[in-house]
Amino acid sequence: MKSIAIDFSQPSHIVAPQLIGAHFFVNGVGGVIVEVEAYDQSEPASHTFSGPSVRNMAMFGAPGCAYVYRSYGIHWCLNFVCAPEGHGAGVLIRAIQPTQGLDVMRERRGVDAEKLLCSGPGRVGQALEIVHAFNGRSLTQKPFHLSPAMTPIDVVAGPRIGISKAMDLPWRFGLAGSPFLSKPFR
DNA sequence: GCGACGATTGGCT
DNA sequence: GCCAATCGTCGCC
Repeated sequence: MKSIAIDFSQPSHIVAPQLIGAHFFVNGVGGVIVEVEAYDQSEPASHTFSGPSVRNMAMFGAPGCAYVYRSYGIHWCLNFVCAPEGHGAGVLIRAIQPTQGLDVMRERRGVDAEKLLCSGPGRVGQALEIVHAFNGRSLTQKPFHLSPAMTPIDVVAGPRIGISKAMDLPWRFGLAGSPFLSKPFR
């Protein structure tokens, strides 16, 4: 059984589909990544479109690190930095199928249903207790644990969600038929 | 210094 | 389906 490490120095839309089916944990809590979105400095939906800033600095840093940002003043969202350093690209983790630490997640989320624990970027942040202190940290070190999918995965692609620009790019990727997606693909 | 807005969610109509 | 909540960041005055 061989495991091929994910090469985060590739463009985000190349890395993104490879993350579907990977196992991801924060302090031992997490599961299977079932939905992601790619962002790149070259397109206006990306936080990095207007160049480096205090907020998006981590996305211009080393590939394979975390980019954590506050969304709508409420939610913490997690991205994996991609492409060569300085490129300003990343992959947003939008949904996870929970496998480890279900009870901890239920407590953090305040809901019981498995489908509501990690289906959506803000929910992932709350369930895995993503905090701003994780910004810029390497995914190969604590508290993270990432292991690539070891079997072929049926990945579907479509337009990204919740954006008003670059709607033409099919840079949302998901595990086909998964009930843990934040929204179904059509 | 200040105001507009967002890679969202959950509750109400 | 619609809309308020909520606040850090950015752009502009």
